[in-house]
Amino acid sequence: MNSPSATQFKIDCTYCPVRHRAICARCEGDEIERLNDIKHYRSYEPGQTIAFQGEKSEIVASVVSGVATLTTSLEDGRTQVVGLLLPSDFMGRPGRETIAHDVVAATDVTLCCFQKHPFEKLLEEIPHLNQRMLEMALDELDAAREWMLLLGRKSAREKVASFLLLIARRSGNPEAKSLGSESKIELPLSREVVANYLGLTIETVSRQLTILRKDGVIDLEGARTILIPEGAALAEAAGAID
Amino acid sequence: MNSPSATQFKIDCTYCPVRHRAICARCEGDEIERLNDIKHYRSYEPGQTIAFQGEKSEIVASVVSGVATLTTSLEDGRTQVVGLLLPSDFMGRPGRETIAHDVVAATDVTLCCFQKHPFEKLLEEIPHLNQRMLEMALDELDAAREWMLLLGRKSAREKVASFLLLIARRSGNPEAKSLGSESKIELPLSREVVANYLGLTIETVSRQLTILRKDGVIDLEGARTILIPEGAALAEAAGAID
DNA sequence: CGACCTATTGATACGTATCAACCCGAGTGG
DNA sequence: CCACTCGGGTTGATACGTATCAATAGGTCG
Repeated sequence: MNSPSATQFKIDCTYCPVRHRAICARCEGDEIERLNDIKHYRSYEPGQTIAFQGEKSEIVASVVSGVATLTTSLEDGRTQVVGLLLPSDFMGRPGRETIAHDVVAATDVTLCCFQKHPFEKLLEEIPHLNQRMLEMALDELDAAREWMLLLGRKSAREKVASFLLLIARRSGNPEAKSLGSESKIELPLSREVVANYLGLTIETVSRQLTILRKDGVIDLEGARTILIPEGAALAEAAGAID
Repeated sequence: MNSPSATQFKIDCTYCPVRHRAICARCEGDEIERLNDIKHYRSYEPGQTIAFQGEKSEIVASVVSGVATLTTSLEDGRTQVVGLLLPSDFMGRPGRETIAHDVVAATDVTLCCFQKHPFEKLLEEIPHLNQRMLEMALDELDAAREWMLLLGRKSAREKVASFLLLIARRSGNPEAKSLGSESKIELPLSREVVANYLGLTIETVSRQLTILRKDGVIDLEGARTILIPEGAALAEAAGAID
């Protein structure tokens, strides 16, 4: 059950950083106890594959910390990142046999795992859990569709700017507008992963970052740290709408 | 409650063509009765907007017949179709205030509608309904992510071929492989809508269809009717994988 | 028959991919 | 301690695919 470099441990839900945003958000008292009883933590290193597409899935999990990607590929190697898993995001499909996409850790990742079958049982028994599950699935669906607009219709510049906005919004204090004044973000992904998320090549991502810098929209501090002096300017470059 | 060219009526669920594939698929006896009590049918003409993005949503619905699109746009008019609604598909978001995307009838469309609040109540009370709702949401999520691969990584030729395969799979007898031998499909969408679904222009869609015809992969019978002599050839042109 | 809308076909422009060289920082081993 | 290597990132020159602009064709309705 233990893969080489994955470790297992467990902490009290009370201190969990995603307690009120994850799948368990609506659970209280006894409900959270029952989840607590069947959970276990597990950590992964950058680059490690957490789950393989097509494999039988035995667990579902919440991301506690770190970033992972959902990835699909064509036979010739072309690859598309179809989703990011950030802290509080849920991974796995109750009611499904197999895993739909490769899940790969982009940074150090800690998951709060549940065996699938006990979890499915709780899903049936705890309405709060079921409601939250549906809500999160619909949120993911919205996110996927917003990304379809980006992939199908936005220019490279807009794509890169949109991506930076997404990271800024979700990595700063959750729900801080970040639009106001200066903010600094740390990219959790390599250029390659960013390119695969945006439907671009590494080179194009790199070039667009340079152009955004020359235009004064962002500032670069090494390859992974980005300063946003004026959120509004970035939003404009992203093609606006949200 | 009645918009100019929408009509209302109601039939028995027993004769419903989507009875065993729609949101109600798992409901039996009393459960289907309770759904039946709160449903009403409603029809729309091609081009009619069924719901507007941002509007407050008062109803949710199953598509009984016809095809509708889910659409988003950027301010400058660039448009992306982010989903197709085919018979048995569900539209609307329990638990959400507003509508996420424009819904537009592509053909004559008949919906089986439910007032949102009574439906949400049934969702809480009928586990079969809740399960099916989650299952369908996850199916849609899979479909959206498969489309992200198409939008981000496939060539125009592959996009068009993939689209034809999608229509062939869902319009023939549902779940017929269609890969075997010759089949004939009727496109329910104009070139413009197809283009907006594939992240292409009308012209490119048209050209790729012509090329596929010249390559003998398909045959055209007017603008909307397409013959597929060999499903395998089309699947190959689509970039394979499923 | 003419008007109109949708679709096709053609010529050209432009944006991004591709191929290639180079840069930089981090390990690694002599 | 420094040269070497290696992976990730940037920059440059060019190719290619799709968008754009424009003209033409076909089908439908009054």
